[in-house]
Amino acid sequence: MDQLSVLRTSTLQSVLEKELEKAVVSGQIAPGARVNENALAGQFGVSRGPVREALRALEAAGLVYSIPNRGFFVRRLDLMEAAHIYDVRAALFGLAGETLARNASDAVLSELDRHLAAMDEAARARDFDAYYPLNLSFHRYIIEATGNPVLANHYLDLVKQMHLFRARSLGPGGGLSVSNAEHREMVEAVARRDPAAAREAFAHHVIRAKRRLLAAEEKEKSLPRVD
Amino acid sequence: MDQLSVLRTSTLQSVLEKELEKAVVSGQIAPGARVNENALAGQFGVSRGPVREALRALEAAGLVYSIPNRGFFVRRLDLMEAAHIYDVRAALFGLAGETLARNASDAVLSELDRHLAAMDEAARARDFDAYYPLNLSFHRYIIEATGNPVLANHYLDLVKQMHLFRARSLGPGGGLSVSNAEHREMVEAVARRDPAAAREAFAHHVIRAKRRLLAAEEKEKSLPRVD
DNA sequence: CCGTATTTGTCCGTATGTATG
DNA sequence: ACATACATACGGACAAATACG
Repeated sequence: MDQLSVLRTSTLQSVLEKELEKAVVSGQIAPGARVNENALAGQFGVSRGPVREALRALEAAGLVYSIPNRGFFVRRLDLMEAAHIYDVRAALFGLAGETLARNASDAVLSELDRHLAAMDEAARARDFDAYYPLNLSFHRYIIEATGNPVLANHYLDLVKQMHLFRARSLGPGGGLSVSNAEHREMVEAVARRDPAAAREAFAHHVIRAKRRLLAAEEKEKSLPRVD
Repeated sequence: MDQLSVLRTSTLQSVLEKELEKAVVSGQIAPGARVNENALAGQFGVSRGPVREALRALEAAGLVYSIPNRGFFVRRLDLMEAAHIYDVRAALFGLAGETLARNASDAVLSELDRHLAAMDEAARARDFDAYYPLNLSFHRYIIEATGNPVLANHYLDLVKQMHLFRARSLGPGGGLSVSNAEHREMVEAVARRDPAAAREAFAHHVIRAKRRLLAAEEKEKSLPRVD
């Protein structure tokens, strides 16, 4: 079952890669779990060749790793790796802010304002379910509006990898309105055409997320473990 | 010929991946060239399976790309892509400087000084052949001394990709002593434990390289083409 | 525009290595 | 420690798509 409904639109490998990436990032295949080539090939109704190629691509993307003669495993991040990813993400996001401050068009600026207003409304209504996707789309729009695909690819790779950390995407901590205040600061620096301030605001936004993660973990450690 | 001398130390795929990466980065297989799976398999004395897996890994690393039913091609960078890579490299290298300024040990600091002294000597002697590898090892040491493997991997990926631009690594422009003056500024900021200044100095070092590239290209364009 | 040669995409069989009782 | 079961690594073959004459 779950046969590939897509026929001949592209290679099996590319379809499998997208499908497996979804399964890994969504946690459908848990971090640390072993990936069985035969089982996957059977599920998708294909042979092991395309499956292996797709897994090699995911390996290079840092989502799975392989041990010779043992197979593929979903990567699992420990706290230190997660912190390292946050630091790199902050640097890249800072570059995004700097870039936008230098050469964002007026159309981009007003689009940023639109996102900001929508999130403000959700924040006032304390509607987390509405805020979360808006927040995602805001960040994604920023990265793509830079016009630097190298930056976008590396950044989005890191976001995918963050899903491999056990503590799932702890949303905007400190409350929705606090988070959106940071967003406003970011957009204003871009509108002022101040690259240095924009870089600082954008990078700091990510660093704050890292600090919340570290703080939460520290708290976790001081509590008695139940699992 | 050129059979794989390594037997059973690891998988064929990983050996092929390293070997093909060398061939691509060194320009042995020219940017834009098509890669023939059968030919490669024959050259290395293996079957096409491991070759295809290795190529998928290199595809994810951005060194080759594939067109369905047409095969793999070595990626070729145009000027804009090269500029984008430089911008991201600058941001990452800036993070490296910031990180070192925060937590480099005394051992790391003195190792940086050693590199600096060696390059100073080569610069005074105007010995470019000696300076070049020292410069490479200086940059590599910096990236690894940060202790952030995520940063190191992304940075090194970008360095590899730069080899796919037609104008091969134009070394330190503006003369060896100018280049090393920038290095000194970088190391001093780290020694002062000044993260902001270090980030600035490190990032600027890369941005200057980008500007030299753009200037050289602009000059190129105004000249009559001969090829 | 059609036929042929070449190359890719996929599948399957076998050997080798690893885990487990 | 040994044997068995299982999964991976690799090679080889067939079909489909592309390139070329």
